[in-house]
Amino acid sequence: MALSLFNTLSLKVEEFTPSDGRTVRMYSCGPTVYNFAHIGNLRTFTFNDTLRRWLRYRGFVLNHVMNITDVEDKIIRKSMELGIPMSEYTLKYEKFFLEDMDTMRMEKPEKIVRATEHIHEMVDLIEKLQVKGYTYDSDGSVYYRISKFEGYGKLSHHDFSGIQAGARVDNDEYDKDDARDFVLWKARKGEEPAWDAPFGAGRPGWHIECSAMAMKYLGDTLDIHTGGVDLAFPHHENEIAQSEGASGKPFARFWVHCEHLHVDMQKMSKSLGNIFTLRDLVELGHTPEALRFVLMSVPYRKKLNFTLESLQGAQTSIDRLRNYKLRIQTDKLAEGSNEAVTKLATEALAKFEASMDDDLNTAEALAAVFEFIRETNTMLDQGQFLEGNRAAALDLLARFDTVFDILEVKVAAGGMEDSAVEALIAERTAAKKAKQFSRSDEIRNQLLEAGIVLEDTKDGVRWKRK
RNA sequence: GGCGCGGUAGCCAAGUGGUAAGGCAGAGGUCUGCAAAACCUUUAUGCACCGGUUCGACUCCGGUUCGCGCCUCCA
Repeated sequence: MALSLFNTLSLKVEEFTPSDGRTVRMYSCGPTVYNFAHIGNLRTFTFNDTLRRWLRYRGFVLNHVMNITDVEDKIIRKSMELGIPMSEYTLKYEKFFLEDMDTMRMEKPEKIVRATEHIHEMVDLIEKLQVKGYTYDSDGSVYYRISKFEGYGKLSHHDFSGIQAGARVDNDEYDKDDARDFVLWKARKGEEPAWDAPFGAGRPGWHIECSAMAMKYLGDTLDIHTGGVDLAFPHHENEIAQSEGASGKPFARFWVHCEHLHVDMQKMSKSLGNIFTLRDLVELGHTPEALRFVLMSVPYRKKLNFTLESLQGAQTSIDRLRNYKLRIQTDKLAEGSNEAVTKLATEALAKFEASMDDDLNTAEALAAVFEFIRETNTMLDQGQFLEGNRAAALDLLARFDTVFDILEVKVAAGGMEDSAVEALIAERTAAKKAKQFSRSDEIRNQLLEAGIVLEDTKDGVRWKRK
């Protein structure tokens, strides 16, 4: 089966190919930079990363754009409270976010774009909508009249036909003609940051930024638009209304939404005190890879129930994968090649790829790899895994890792050099041979403190970094 | 209230109209001077509950129940 994705528009798993057959034009709703990202945010961005990597695995070229929302109510309030420029506040959290992406081994989208650097494009888009009659003004703000847009609700599958147009609703300080109408341009209030526009000084509404930037960099029709499930309505619905209202063309062919993460069966919330950031988990002694593994091991359309126990388990799983790779690389093997192993590798790879193609079923893909590992470990024990089989096993692991990216250990700065490690191991081996076990244990402990773990195997000593 | 999703072993979870993947934990074992390492084996007569359809259902249909999501800002 070819690569397929669940499309929120059709509520079906559909086969995916970019419209030009080669380059995937993809847009992802990025973070609002007013705080550290929590693991729920990171799940969605990890999903983007998985999708990116699989699309590339399948030979497509990526043109992926992600926005940074750096102007928004909370940001304005906080930066004004602190008495600092808005950009000083947002740049700080943008930096933290990009660091977290890096730590989580997420690939950077081809373009990361800031809302505040595209005000012009947003104003242009609003003017286009004005000309086409999709807007109305109210007290210096500009609103989108959804009753003008046929098909409003087609993404979130809500029926808005019962909504009474013209029933004037007061919402906050803004006057809207219809409860569902949303603001395109907010009139300036007090001292808050504002930009000049033909319709008066103010700032853009949240929804217009994504439409403007996505269309600027990717054209009128995107191949894929992603985001968290909660964004489907109203954010993405509004993006459709804006973009399709202006261009008259479909805005995105595929809408792909990542489900939420829960902690211990509950929604993350301040009152429950169960909001974790990457930094929180690292402080508790967990690794970023373990979080990456947990986030990736549950298919993106399923709610993910996060527990610290599963995070611990993820680390053990990663260690097992790494140990296996080390074993394949270092075990002494007899000459020849066993057909049975070749067959297992071929089957495992086929199952891995078919699972990923099937709407990114990462759980099943992972199972294929673990199954192969268990079977071939047994064959290694029995001497049936031969020299000529190394390449196929390593190839499977390499392919797996182009998507999962957890096998490589990042050596901490200031760590012990390989040569120093080797020298100590040689000394320990000599001590062992002389039955000076206290000395050999001493060296083992010394290395352990430096983050080096030794394993005595029948083929000699094997070591790895923790 | 409207629309929608889900309840599979201690935990995280995949899956199919034909008799339950995988990972972690637990138990047993192999190797080892020892081992905190590594590896192997094992672990649900049953897939929320009650009916129905069927030769056969965890898988389809109906009902019940529990949990969750969107409908307002939210990944």
